[in-house]
Amino acid sequence: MPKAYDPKEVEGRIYRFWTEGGYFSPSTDPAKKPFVVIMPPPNVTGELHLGHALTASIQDVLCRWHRMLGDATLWLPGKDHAGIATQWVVEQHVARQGTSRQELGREAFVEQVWEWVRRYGNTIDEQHKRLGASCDWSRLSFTLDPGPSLAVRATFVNLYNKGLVYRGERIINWCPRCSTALSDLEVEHAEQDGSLYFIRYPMQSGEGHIVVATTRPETMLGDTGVAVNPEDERFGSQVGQLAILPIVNRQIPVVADDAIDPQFGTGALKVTPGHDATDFEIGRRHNLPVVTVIEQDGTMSGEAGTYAGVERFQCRTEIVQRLQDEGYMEKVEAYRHSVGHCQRCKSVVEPLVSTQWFMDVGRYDDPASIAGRAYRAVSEGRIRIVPERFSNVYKNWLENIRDWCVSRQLWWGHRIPVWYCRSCGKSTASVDEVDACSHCQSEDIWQDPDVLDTWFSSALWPHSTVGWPENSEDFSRFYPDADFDTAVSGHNAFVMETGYDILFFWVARMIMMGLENTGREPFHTVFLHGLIRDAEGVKMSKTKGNVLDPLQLIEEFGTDALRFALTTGTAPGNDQRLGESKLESTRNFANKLWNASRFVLSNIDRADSADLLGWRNLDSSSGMVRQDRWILHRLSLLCRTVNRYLEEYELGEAQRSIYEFLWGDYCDWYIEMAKVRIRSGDQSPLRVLVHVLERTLRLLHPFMPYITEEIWQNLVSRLPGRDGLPESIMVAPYPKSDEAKLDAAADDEMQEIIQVVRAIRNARAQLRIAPGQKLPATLAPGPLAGALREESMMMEVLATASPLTIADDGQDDSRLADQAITMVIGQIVVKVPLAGVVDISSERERLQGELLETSEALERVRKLLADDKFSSRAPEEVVERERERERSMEERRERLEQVLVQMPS
RNA sequence: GGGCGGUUAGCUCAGCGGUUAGAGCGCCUCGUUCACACCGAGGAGGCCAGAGGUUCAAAUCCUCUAUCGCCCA
Repeated sequence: MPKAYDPKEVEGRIYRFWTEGGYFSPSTDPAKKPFVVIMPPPNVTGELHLGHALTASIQDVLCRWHRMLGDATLWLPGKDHAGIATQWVVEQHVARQGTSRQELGREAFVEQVWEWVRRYGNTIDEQHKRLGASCDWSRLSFTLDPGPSLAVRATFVNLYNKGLVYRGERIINWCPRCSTALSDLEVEHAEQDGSLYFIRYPMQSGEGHIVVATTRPETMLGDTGVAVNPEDERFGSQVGQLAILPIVNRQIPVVADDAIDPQFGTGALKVTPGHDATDFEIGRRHNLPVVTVIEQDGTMSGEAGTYAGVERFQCRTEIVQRLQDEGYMEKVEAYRHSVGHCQRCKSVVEPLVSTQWFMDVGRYDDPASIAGRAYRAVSEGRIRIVPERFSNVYKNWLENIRDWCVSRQLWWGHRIPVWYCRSCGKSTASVDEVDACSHCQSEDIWQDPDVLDTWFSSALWPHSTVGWPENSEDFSRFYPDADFDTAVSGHNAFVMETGYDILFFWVARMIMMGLENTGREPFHTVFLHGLIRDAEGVKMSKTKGNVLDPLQLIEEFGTDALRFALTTGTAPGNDQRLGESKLESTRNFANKLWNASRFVLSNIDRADSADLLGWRNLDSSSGMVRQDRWILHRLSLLCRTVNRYLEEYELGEAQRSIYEFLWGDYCDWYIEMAKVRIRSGDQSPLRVLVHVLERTLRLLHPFMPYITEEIWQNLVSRLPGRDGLPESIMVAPYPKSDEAKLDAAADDEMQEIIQVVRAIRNARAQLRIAPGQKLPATLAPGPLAGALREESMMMEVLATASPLTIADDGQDDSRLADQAITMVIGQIVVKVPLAGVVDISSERERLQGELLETSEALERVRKLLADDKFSSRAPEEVVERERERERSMEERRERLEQVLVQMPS
């Protein structure tokens, strides 16, 4: 094995080994419990960014862990067709070839998009493979595949037949650049500096005027009313009268409506039902006509009179000028307000009245509605969101949800399966292609030209990818079945993992549609992670140029280091920063593991195989030495801790525990202690070294899959007793805590002994003793005499203390008092004699300081224990711990006093 | 306007009822045969934003304040 871990040499080879072994496909054993993660489908135009890398790393950890637990684990990968984004990319592509979507026509253009998808659409899959993702590529799905497409049509037709999708004229969000309708979710609001214009509308009676305030003066051309709050006394007499719209000279009524905020502007609102969602509602209530003055391309319409054809923002400038010239503009104030932008192209969204398809999701408090069922799934705990605080965010969104605009004026996507009849005017919805009207059998029909929102198909993903609407084998196995009860079976078999920024787009809609189509929740745990920011805490974006490319990071640090860096030291749902220094530290950790393993392997190579027998199941009953019992105790605790953290989705804490065990307990102490024994000819630590390493590799495997597999293969191939060992670590059992190996006494003793070694090292450093120079040390051992004698050889070497004398109990060597540095560790007194170097008065001062500190701490504990309220109300366990603390501090104080008494004054 | 979150060592973050608050990075001292300088040994560094409250016990729970950030309208 090379001296440093070289990920490049390992990763490709290991991934091929896994794929060839078929380990990524779920077990077909019906006795095994399912564990299912459906990957939220990334965009087919996409390339892997750190967000994907994080998602995949977390999902892979969960899946590898469950696979090792023996569950039938399915991690299903896929992609969505990303209607707007993909169409836009290909439109630009054909533009460069000097043509256009319109020129090519629908069929030819869609073929071009397919061509593009065939060529570039699998980029992200290949990139996921670099991450070590153990998803089942044999089930790779695409939203436009036949299965998911059928699911889309079946869902639409079902909803149509129930009357839950409907076509209607509503005000919608329109993106003039993408020239399509958008759902509320696809509009991003951003604060912008603008102006608030105060415009006088003269009263028709000739008596005075009413002043309205607006941020969008150009829409006045489409005004059909003015609204005021009925309670607002300022306008009392004007309600019911007519005002004259300047420029247009249209007569418009002044109406009273509760929705008007008297505090905003002048309290009078110009009503433009054609270009504002609130105004549309007001207009409806008061039967105001809808006048559309802005076209779908963002220019003014014929209704705008002389402004027809003028671009909307240019028109604003011209209107403002004219109102000023003609004396209608009372004043203009600077005003900061929120403006909607298209999520994809960032154009300012135009509210427009348009005929679109909508999904009636109902209300959150109607248990029979789509939104209501989704609401209750979470509020009643059948679906648990981790971290819990996002439950409120989820519920709050559903409480305010409005019908979902699902039609898009695009060519790329699932075409709406509705045909209109020119003969009878009725429409037909059908899963299969239709060639005649279902009402009058006329063949003079045409299909709706629009496609469905991409998220419509994503919402079906957890059931459409496993075969719904067919009752397939996968559907019955990998989708919760009708009698799956979270109260009995828990929440951890069907998990949705994604970023919190996608809670509404994906998760909420998947829950809504899963319940609608199958009657069951599509998953029971929603595990949300946070955003990755750059080292300065700024959100990464291509335009800012602060993106870190995961593939480049893999090149530089290795996949395992990247994965570990992404998921360690973070709490669920929290944003995190990623910089080079974190990657360096995780790469160093991988290297540490590599080298510890090299040490173990080189010792195996030198050993007799007889010394290794029994490494898999160590028998702790047969007089194992303290060091071995200690590391096995620590390992058992670690197994317990790691499993518990994983169950709680605390991946970062799980990793930190492994890191600390491996680097601290195993490398810093156990290996160093084992070296002393091995050098003295004792081969007994070998099987323990191997046993602990092998289990630690398995514990770590879900997080660092490549390096653990590489080392594991190297390790087990050299060991005897391999019968029944799996071919790959990824299908080896995940280690469980071995309760029989817990040994608190060994742990306590070793902790004290380690403290003694540290104390001696510390004394040497303080006194600037050259590292190689051996110093004698004397221990007055107290009750630990036996343990200290047994470990004295190890302590001598690790503390470079020689000779290390352990005094008989009660025979402290007071003669050394005036030339030694003295330390008290628990009940052990350590003396390092150093004639001429030790300043006795500062020694005394230091020890007196320690005595004072101990006395004070002791007083505090005694006071606490003397408090009846404490002993009666605190749990027995806590009281006992305090008693124990009291005892140990008393002993320490006693030792310190003795030492001080012996010191010459 | 409504909601959520952050404020802990120089920096980035864990910890989220049990009294003695941790890690990584950085910093200081020392160290090159014996797994690893992508390393080892030792060390410095924190009234856990502020103020009240609940509790035997608060960084941790509650209230308010300040400040930064996010989501929804």
